[in-house]
Amino acid sequence: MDQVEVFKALSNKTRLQILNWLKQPEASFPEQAVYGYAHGICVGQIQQKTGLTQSTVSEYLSTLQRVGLVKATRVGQWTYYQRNEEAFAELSQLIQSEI
Amino acid sequence: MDQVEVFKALSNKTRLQILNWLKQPEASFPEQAVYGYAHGICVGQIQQKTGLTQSTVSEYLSTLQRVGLVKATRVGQWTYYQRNEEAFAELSQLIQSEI
DNA sequence: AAGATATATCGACTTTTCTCGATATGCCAA
DNA sequence: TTGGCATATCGAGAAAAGTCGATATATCTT
Repeated sequence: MDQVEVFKALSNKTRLQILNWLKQPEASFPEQAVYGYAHGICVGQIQQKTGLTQSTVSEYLSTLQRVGLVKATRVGQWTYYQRNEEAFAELSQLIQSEI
Repeated sequence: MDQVEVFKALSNKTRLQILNWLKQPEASFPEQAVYGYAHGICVGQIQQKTGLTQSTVSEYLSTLQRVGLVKATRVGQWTYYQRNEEAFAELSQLIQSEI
């Protein structure tokens, strides 16, 4: 876990917002109920909710994934993203003990 | 506690290093033994240890203070900085519960 | 195979951050 | 009150991040 990179990833309002939405996928993305929440939420849903362009949101999600805060699962033409709770636990610990 | 600003402050190797040094002031800054550690470590000591310029380090410390991660105490011509442990506890909590 | 859809990547431009040297401010000592 | 330190602030140039539109890639449907 590269501390600086993780903190950079968290240094953006929209990315924090996305992470927050992903805490309660059902509540935050009811539109996806039809397709289920098994692997998380797909890029398009997240993009719509942010109001930013597709490329920006795709980039944001890949940033969050690169540092390990979310996990991605490709299913057909969709990529589903979900939080990686272990990473958050680790980060919280890190702040308590190492930083 | 402005989350984005706190994470920005933590998104820098040198600033993380400084925070880490301040965890154990006596061990990290033995040169300051003569003057005591009551209010923390003064800018000059920190600057020397980073190898960066005085202005950069002063700026870094004021950034850390602005977001609440350190506390500053002016004594004569010196400004002493020390960690604000409450802020770290709060941040750790924040990550566990809100982010 | 072709078209449609979802996502990723690229190139460009703007804004922010990093870092410095120079200068200002505040405080102390002679 | 003048000079000398310690720290803060300013202005500038370089590097990184934010964000977009355009395009590429992958997959699905027909």
